[in-house]
Amino acid sequence: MPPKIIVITGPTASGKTWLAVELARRYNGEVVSADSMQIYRRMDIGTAKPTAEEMGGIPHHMIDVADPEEDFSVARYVDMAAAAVDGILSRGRLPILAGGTGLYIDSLLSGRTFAAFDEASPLRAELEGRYAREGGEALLRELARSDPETAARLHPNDGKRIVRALEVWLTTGKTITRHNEETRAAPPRYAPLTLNLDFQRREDMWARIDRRVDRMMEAGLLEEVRALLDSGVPEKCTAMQAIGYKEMVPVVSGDMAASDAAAQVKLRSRQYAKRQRTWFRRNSSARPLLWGPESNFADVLQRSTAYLEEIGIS
RNA sequence: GCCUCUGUAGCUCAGUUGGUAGAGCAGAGGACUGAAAAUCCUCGUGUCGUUGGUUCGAUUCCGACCGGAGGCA
Repeated sequence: MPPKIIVITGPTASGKTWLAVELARRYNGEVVSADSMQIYRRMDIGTAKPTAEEMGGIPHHMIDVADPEEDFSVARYVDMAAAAVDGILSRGRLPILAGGTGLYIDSLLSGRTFAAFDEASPLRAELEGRYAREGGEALLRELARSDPETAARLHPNDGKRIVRALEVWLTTGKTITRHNEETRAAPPRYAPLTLNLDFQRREDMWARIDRRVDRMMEAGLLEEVRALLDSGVPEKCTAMQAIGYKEMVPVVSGDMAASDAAAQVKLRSRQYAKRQRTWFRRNSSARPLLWGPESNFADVLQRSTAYLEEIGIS
């Protein structure tokens, strides 16, 4: 039986950080972040990284573990986060995984492994170049020779996944279909008790997102982005594609008004929240915890603990 | 007051040589196995400002009226 851990999912601005800390207090837990952007140091305001005060003395893991100019990945996340979770378990404490990056969460829980990837190899750049020149149809035809299943599944416009499928085949001699089958057969690494925070009414979520972005702007998001760029973080690296960061780049260069950029950040955050909900909704074993219009913290906390105790958290 | 332009999907606009209309954005739904806050797919009926007229038929032509923009006084 894999070890039990608590998992908190939910769209952006739904209170995951808060709930994780509250539950950690009650159940002798430590928090493991599952957020693809809080990974990066020096990106605090725009990623809504928990402050020391918000952490309330509870140990947090997987925050500030990479520099913005580094390229991070799911595979790295899983390696590091699994080590963090296992460390917590070995100390006899309860791991609480909280975050909004569905791929990271699912990958960690399932014990998924990832096909080899050689960073030094020029293969990916080559394939990307070919995708740009020859188009998706051509690469899909090529992929179909070794892996007809994946070729049939992918849309010609889905360049990222076409390139990756070919990359896996060419570097490992194994199709990505085969690889996925194998990793799906692996036993789950952990047994999650999942709470999915969400909102009864979409408008309440939007209002919270808007308010959060306003606070980020007041807190100096623009200066944070300027500092990153000044320190040499390239405009087009993984970290700078974070919402709140890429939108501020034209403001730093003087090509856009800060208020227009802030409006963009709100919009992109809403769209992101929608994608997150789509991901988390399909997890039928998660217990939904809906915020009403009143944002009743005591009530949500009470419902969380009641559920966890009902299904037998030890 | 007069003249010109303009009023079409939540927004910006296209269009119909008269047979009740379509793009982008927004929005909704979905996917997701080493960039995932990324990437990709699917979804478009709205008194065509109001009201008269012409017409077999008007959102399209004509008139009046009501908004908006500009010009002349």
